[in-house]
Amino acid sequence: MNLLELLRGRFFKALEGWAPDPLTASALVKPATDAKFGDYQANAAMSLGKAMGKPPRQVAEEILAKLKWDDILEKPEIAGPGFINLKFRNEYLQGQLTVAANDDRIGIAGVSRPGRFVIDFSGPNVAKPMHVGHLRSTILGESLARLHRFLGHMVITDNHLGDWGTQFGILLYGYRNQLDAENLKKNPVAELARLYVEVRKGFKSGTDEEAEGDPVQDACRLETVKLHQGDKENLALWKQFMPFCLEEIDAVYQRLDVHFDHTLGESHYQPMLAKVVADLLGQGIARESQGAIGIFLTEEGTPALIRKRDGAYTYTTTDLATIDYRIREFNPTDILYVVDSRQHLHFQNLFETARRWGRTGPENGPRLVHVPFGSVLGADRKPIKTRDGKAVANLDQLLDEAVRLAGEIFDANRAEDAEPENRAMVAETVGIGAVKYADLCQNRTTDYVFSWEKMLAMDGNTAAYMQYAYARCQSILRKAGAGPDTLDTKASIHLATAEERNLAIQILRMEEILVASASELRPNILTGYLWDLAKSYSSFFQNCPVIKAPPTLLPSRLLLCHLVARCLKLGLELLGIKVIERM
RNA sequence: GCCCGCGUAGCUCAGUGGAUAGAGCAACGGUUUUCUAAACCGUCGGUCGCAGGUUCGAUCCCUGCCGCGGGCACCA
Repeated sequence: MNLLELLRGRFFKALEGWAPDPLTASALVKPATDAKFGDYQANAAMSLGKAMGKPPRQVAEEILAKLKWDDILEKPEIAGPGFINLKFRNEYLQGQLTVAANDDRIGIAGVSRPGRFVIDFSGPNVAKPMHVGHLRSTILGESLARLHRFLGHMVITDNHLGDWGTQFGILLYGYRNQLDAENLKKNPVAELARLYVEVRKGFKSGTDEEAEGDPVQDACRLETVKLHQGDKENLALWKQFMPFCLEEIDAVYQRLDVHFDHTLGESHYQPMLAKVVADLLGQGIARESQGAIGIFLTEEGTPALIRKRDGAYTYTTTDLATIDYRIREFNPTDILYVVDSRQHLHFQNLFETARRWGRTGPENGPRLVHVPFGSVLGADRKPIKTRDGKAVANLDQLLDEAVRLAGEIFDANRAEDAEPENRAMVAETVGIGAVKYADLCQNRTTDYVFSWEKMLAMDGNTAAYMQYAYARCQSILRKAGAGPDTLDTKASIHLATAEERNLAIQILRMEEILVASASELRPNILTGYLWDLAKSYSSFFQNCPVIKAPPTLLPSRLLLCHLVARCLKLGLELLGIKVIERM
């Protein structure tokens, strides 16, 4: 049940026919800014009063005269300059909770008009160790995919691997000059990772000028060019290396519970690039300049190059071919790119070029959306760059550390009926959850200060808090003998205390939250909700005995625990975070 | 130089054209014979960078300024 939409619908009907722009005015129904004002509030009377030349409070009276409220709301109150405060009747909430308890989607409807979303995320460079910088795209993308799917959209996830770039030249160079053949046989994944790091160590560091004329870098570039030109040996090595590279990143995805429908890397589009360039040249969208071919979107601005002087194509070319391919293959309504905000200009250029190319427009093709996110900052608050190849916290080490800490906390805190044999599982779930949540709970667009301390904190607004609340729900249900078959989901719910009523509202707000979180592409809206829900539950837990509740309240409270557990589990699942029955 | 983003409590960060700007951490104090104390309750803490403007109402929208970060032709 979407309470917000329900109220907006009611207000729209009340305003229709006499107020200007009833749609905008009804959208001014919002969650109450303070619980003492009720559950929701309508702020339309002030602006309507101005527009209609009447005192706002009088307008509020007129709205209320036309508003149908008595079946769902307490009598609405007009407050202050003309706020209309709205509070649901307990009978209504109780009825909706019963509906939710007997629905396998907790009463959450899907969207009425499903879209087809291609979501492009993660996109690591293979042959290059994954580090914390890859975390945000991976975690955000997975969460957005899960959210959209749950709401009924068709979702196609695609991992646009960097499997054809200069980093492969580095591997090829390393293979030829610094190979430990023995190690390659025994542990190919580790040997390739070692080669990459070793070769990078030999690079001249510092500014671009200083790195200019670096013989090692030049040699690596040459290997890349040979690969792109179809050099047999390099191509054979590429084919030999790829499975090992994929094995390494797949292990990380498995651990993070991240999944893709497609993994179409840059190499997949190689055969299409020449035609893209020819096409853009032919249509006069691109032109030759200083030996390269570029797209000049503005008179004075720098062009987006689609072919370099040496004949190599760029990522703009690949991305254009990818758009073309995705439209033909998937016919999406939307393509989302979950990519670092530093690439914003690239996407602006890309989308504008796609438009001129006729692939998208107001009347045709998908909506192309860059979903930007802030940089990973080091302790010095400077972005951790992937280009300089400096040691950045390795992803696996990071996850191991999180899991280790979660294990320690398990040892220090575990409840009497926790199961020691589950220690590893609990630590893994809590540790990985902590890392994911630390990322998801922040506004996507802000920079992310990398801090072990913050990531591994188990206090406050963290996954562990939600997992803990869930485990407490399950513990109560277990002790009450209320299993899947024995819980009375038809029991009538009583909202006897403020804590219970608060829980009821929280549970029923979930649909509104999921819709907002998906449409704004912001999982932190969902984390904020889960935090509120879990806090409400902790408060309930503290103040409302369940098992020792009077017989009239016991079935109701059990059902509330059950519903909270389901909301927490679903919400965390949509963030890609797992729950545990005992911790 | 041009473009993009950011500036909110000691720290890390939410937040919205609406009522008294919130949370976590830190600090301080309280709560356990009772369903998991990884918890709960409370106290302390603010010229929402500065100055104008639009508005019935601005931390939010607009303009200027200051500060910080990022991007801007052959890396992706």
